[in-house]
Amino acid sequence: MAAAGKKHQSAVTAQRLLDTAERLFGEHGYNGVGMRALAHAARVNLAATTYHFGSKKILYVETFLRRFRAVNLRRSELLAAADRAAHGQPLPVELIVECMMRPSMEAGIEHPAFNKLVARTLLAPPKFLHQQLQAELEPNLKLFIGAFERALPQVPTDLLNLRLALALGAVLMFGVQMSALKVKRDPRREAAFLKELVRFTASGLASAPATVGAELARLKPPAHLKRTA
Amino acid sequence: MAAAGKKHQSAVTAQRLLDTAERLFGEHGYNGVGMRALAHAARVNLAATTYHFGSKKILYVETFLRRFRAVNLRRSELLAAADRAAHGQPLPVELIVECMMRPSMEAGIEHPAFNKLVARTLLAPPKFLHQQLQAELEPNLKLFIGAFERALPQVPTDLLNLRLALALGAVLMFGVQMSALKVKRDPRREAAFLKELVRFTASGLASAPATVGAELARLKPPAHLKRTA
DNA sequence: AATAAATTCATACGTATGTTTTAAATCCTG
DNA sequence: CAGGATTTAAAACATACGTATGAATTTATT
Repeated sequence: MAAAGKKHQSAVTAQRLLDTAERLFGEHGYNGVGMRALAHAARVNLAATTYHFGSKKILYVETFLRRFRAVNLRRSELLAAADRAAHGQPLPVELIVECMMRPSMEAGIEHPAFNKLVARTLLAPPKFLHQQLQAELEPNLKLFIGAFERALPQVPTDLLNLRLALALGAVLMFGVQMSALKVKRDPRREAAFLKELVRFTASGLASAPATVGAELARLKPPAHLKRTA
Repeated sequence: MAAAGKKHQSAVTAQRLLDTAERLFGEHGYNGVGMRALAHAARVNLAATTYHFGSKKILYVETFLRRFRAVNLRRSELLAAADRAAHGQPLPVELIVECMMRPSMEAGIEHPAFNKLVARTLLAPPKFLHQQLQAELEPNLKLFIGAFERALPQVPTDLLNLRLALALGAVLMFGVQMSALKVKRDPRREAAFLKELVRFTASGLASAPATVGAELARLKPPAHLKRTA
């Protein structure tokens, strides 16, 4: 772990496969990419794919989770840090939202293809991913729902769930947009975009409920993450 | 148009194919559905698919456009009607948003599988659809952008474009959510959901800009609809 | 340098794909 | 009823798919 410069050849191959898979799966979807095309794009022998990952499905899962895990971890870290600094006070909504969004944006800057893969995967998750997706998302979702509930006591939980789903849709679209502009990195602009994304989402989340009673039945956030789905 | 009961056999076959394609393409994506599976699910002979549509791509295009055209038409009709009633005054933002959202919601109620197909298609459009998608969306988009510009003169056009993309993401997610709850139709609840979707989106669109200068460069709305893409 | 383990390679298997074809049925319209 | 349009069945087409195999080669360890 010490010297990151030297790597076994096998690690290079596996990483090339992951990077290529991230890009191609993001662009064409799981079924839109064949193992031959993938191996060729990664400049790797076809058999190396099964040697390193065993199957196409596993390669997809590992490609997705590799960064998704890190992003979610960073989310919870940011939220925890903000919580610590607040000394028990409810956090401002925009701050919570920023804890949600910033890791996505950062990941998108560092790895332009990743957000497209996320959008595809969350909007229409392959069935072989359901379980691990659920396991990955649930704890984080709970953290943020809790934070929002404390920050927005006037918004009923059911409505909050709906709004969080809408917010998720906005972030996904934002990620797709980001990966579409292959513009050279410009920290000023990136910060501006993040700010606007946060503003938009926080406004929606914090707006006064439009409906009075319990006309809104339970609508859990991302449908594909429900246990019964 | 008078007696809807009687139909030519050929029309029945083609419609069964379209309905089945809508459901299966929405669930598994273009590459996730084979013609044999599709024909079988539609209880139609395999050769009938090429007889009626010529190719899988054409079937996808026609499946998608069949309702998407109608939805967009309804959007522009609602907006035009609202404009007519406003006597030259800028429309309230929530009203414009409702003109955008209502047709999607109505379509989702009548045809539960459709919105999933829309979400998939708009978030990651197959390349053979780019052209017709662009042609279908551009005029409508212009109408609504114009309406929003009049209603929100304090929001710069670039920012408005970004926010519209985020709003689109929210609607897509909303549509996916809707098709996930296969709950029996309840007009009261449906109206409540629509109201909340409108409230969320309008709040985001109308919020005060978070950035001061021209740090936001041009960011055209849906990336896949740009001419250069 | 020798041995063992890890990795790469070309090739092949069985199956599935979208599409086409042929021929015989069945339907609808004029 | 005649005749064209539509549907069916079955088979074949070339191509692509995910995966497996076993030998060749590289890498690591002694």
